[in-house]
This record gives sequence, C-alpha cells and structure tokens, in this order.
Amino acid sequence: MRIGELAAECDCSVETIRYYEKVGLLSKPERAENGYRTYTENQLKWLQFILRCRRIGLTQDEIRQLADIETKVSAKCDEVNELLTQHLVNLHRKLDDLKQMEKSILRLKNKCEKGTLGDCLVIVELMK
Amino acid sequence: MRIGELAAECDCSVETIRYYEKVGLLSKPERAENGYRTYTENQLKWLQFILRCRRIGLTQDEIRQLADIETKVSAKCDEVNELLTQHLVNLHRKLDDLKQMEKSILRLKNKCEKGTLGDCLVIVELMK
DNA sequence: AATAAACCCTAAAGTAACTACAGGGTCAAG
DNA sequence: CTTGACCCTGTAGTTACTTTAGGGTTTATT
Ligand SMILES: [Zn+2]
Ligand SMILES: [Zn+2]
Ligand SMILES: [Zn+2]
Ligand SMILES: [Zn+2]
Repeated sequence: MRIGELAAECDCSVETIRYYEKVGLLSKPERAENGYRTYTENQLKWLQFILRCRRIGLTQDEIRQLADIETKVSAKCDEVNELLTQHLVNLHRKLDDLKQMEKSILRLKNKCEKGTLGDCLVIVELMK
Repeated sequence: MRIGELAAECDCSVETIRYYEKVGLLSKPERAENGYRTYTENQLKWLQFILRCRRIGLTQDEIRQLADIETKVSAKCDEVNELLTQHLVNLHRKLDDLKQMEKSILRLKNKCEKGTLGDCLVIVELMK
C-alpha cells in the first residue's frame, strides 16, 4: 500500500504521514525499489490509532506514553486512566477559558449600540 | 518607565513586550542614553489594551484589525461587531470540539474496569 | 573600589503539530 | 513522447510566544 492510498484510507494528508514518520510516531515503512514507501495493514491500524487519539485531543507526547504503556507487560489500567484523567483536567481548564472568553465577548458586544465608532463602547471598554 | 516596570505593571513578561514591539503590535519606545527602552503612559495603556484583547482570545491579527478600525475616522460600529461576531463563531467551533473530546474521553474512561492492561477496553477501543 | 545581584540589550533558536514550498524523480495513459 | 498523477527530500512558514547565548549597565553590598 502506497502512501497516497494510506492517506485516503485514513482520511489524512500524505504530508501528515511523512511528518508522523519523521517525529517517530509512525515506524519507518519498507521502501519499494523506486524508493516509494510501502505500508502494511498493521501500520494502517497504528496510524488510525494515532489519528483517533489526536481527535480526542491527545498530544503526540501523550500518544507516545500510551504506546509505551501498551507494550509494557506489567502495565496496569491505572496508568492509562491517570493519563486520561490528567488530560480531562487540562481539557476542562481550556473549556473554562473559552467559556470565560465567550462571556466577555458577549458582554462587550452588548455594549455596542451600533452607531458610529466614536460612541462604540466596545473600543472604550477595551481601552479603559 | 523602563521595560521591567512596564512588565510588572501589566503583569506580563519583559520578553513578551519586546516581542510585541518586534511584530509591530507595540510602537517602538524612546531609548535612554544607555539604550534602555523608555515607555510612556500611553504605551502602557496600549499594552493593556493588547493584553485585554488577548485575554478574550483575539489573535494578533484581529487586534491589528481593531487598531486599524479605531484610527479610521469613518469607521462604524459594524466593523467592530463583525470582527467580534466572527470571533464568536470560531470560539463556538472550538468549544464544540472540546466538548466533543470531553465526551469521548469520558466514554472511554467508563469502559475501563481498572484491571490489568490486557483487559483494558480503553486501549482496545482506541486500537480497534 | 571591587564585586555581585539585578536589570537591560540583541539575535537566534525552540515550542506544537502540522502545512506548504521548491525542485526534482517515476509511472501509466493517450 | 509528453501530460498528469503520483512519489521523493529538505527546508521554511504558521501562532504566539519562551528560551538561550552572549553580552553591557546599574545598583547594592562588602
Ligand atoms: Zn492532555
Ligand atoms: Zn459600537
Ligand atoms: Zn477570532
Ligand atoms: Zn482499563
């Protein structure tokens, strides 16, 4: 399977795949005689795993940790849970930030009376 | 007022201030004989404006647009509103993404029975 | 006066997670 | 035999800063 097919199959870009290889998230594939990358089913599955992790917001580092955990024989669910819990905490912080921003912007927008800029309380508020 | 005082006053780092100058968000200050930057009250106010905008999530580009609008004589509130409205739209998209992620992670975490990793449905789910 | 701590300077590189070029091979079809 | 769709490498650009390297200057202490 060539890189273009893999990209189509996984609905990501060819560049992303090469990038994941470069940063070591994806193992280096075999090369055909012409130098083209050739992928296996396993690598496809692994890429899908990575993309699924990214979709729920895990960072490359967190994905690497998950991958490490996965290969450890003695690993416990605790480690996976710890990672997800910490991630949830970060995510909540970000959610709170965004909600706060939203509130501020709405408050600002309400100050505006849609006249000329001289009167615009949005700018006045921001500048005060 | 030297850069360190300004930073303390505005609760941001000295490096951030120099950075804003470099990218043109902050006008170049006078220099003392020794080459040290010297700031005025006006520049302090302007920095606070920038920081306030950043706190509600406006990008540097959006701040520049606001600054442009502010200096236009003929400007109307409409332009300010347009900018904030568009920003709200983006913000909502981001909020929705994060909420979606949160749901996914919670769903995943609930699959885990806290045993040994062999049974861990978190990994199983992500890998399937 | 000498030294050390705290402050200032510039320029360049690092961060996250990609995306986009630039400049070039390979391969099938018309 | 040339066009178009792929593939390759390597480098630079993106956002908003932070960090580092390698200095000068000012201020306080000894
Ligand atoms: Zn996380
Ligand atoms: Zn207005
Ligand atoms: Zn915006
Ligand atoms: Zn588990």
